[in-house]
Amino acid sequence: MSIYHQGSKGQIAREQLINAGVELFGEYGLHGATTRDISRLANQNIASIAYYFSSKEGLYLAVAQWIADFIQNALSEILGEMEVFLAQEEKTADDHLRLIRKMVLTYSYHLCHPDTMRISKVISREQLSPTEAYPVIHQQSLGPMYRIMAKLIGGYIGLDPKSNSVNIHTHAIMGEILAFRINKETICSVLNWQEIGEDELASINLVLIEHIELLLNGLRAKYHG
Amino acid sequence: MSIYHQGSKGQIAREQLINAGVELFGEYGLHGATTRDISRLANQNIASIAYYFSSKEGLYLAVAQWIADFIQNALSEILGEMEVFLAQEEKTADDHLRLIRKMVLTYSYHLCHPDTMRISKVISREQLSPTEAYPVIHQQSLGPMYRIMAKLIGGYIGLDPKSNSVNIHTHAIMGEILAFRINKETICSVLNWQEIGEDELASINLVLIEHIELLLNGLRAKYHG
DNA sequence: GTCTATAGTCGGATAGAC
DNA sequence: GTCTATCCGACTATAGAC
Repeated sequence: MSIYHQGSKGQIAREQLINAGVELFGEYGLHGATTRDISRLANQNIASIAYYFSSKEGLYLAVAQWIADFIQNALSEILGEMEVFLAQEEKTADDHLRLIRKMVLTYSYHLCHPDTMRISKVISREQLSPTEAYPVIHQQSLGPMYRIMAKLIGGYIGLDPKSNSVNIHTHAIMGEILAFRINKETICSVLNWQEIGEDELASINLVLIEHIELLLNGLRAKYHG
Repeated sequence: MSIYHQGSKGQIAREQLINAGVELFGEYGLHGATTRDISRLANQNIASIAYYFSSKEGLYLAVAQWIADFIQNALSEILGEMEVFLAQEEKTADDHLRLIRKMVLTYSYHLCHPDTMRISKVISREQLSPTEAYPVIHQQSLGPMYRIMAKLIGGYIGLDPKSNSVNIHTHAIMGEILAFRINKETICSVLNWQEIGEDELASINLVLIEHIELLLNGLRAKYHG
């Protein structure tokens, strides 16, 4: 059978292996994670990795594709809403701000939530030393998200969304969110937190929203005529 | 000879190995970097790692210590200046802002400069999955830096520097800088940059300084009575 | 103190049984 | 299509020559 049906044993094996792959590649990196550990965590035999993905690298690329799909799916609602908004003739400043705020909170949620943190670990590792997997993730998920955020931010503050300046502003703003994910150890250590749970995320989001509004309103006052 | 003098063959071997270690642990991680490659890059024989550092892990810890020392040294001037300032009775708002700005630019420089980027790669990997090396780096260099920045930021905006709120603000602000280092691939890809060189760093710093001022002045207006 | 040669271990890939 | 047993290469660590 060349096509795997949903729920078939082969399909399940693939899913389990990808799932275990996200976990262990995220935690230990491409080299640090072993095929033995991955197959054991997936409850599959070692040979299954070579059989379904031809090699460890093949599994890693499949993990990258799975991550791209996951992000696309997680952001599809808000991205759709943004596109509808941007297609309108009349766009209010408040709606700009509302959508930007919504994306910031969505992004923050996914970066810090324990279930999705392992995904952002894989992506962070790719940014540290990119492999073939990086373009897969970037072109299909991160790129479109950054582009549309730049449109909204540029529209709000009154600068060309394609300018370097707006792109750098966008990265700096999204960077604030990312930093809480990346610097997790330092933050937990300084703040005496054990983990970033619901309460901690709420404190972080409060500050993020405060910053977004100060920055965007300040920049708007400066550039918007 | 149990004590190695400066310039002795043993001392040079240690230095070369640590130097190669920073490079390769940063680029490939603890597992991805091999002792073969490290000793080759260091122009030392493979047994030297075990001899001088007892194991690969020993070398890794020595690399972490070297990084902590490097950061302490790189920040000693500005940290000293900050401590002198904080010990004063009368502290002007302008001086707060000037010192914060100076630290931001120093940090930005070290995070993005090609010569020191490899250091931040090792640290980023430690934040992704901390080992014994993390506390070495944190306690001796990052921790003190964040603590004093929180004092200055809290002082400027008029909130208790020990409060969670000020610490989160501090991390968000320092996070903007960090993000350009971490998200390097995404940023270069979106902005069509090959590398973050001098000109690119200048554009980034311009935006960072603009953000710092908007944020700190906005927060100060809000909280400072 | 330094280095080469090698032992011992582990991980990825594969052959072949079922 | 699935899994076990095994191979081979690469890695770390060490023994011992110099």
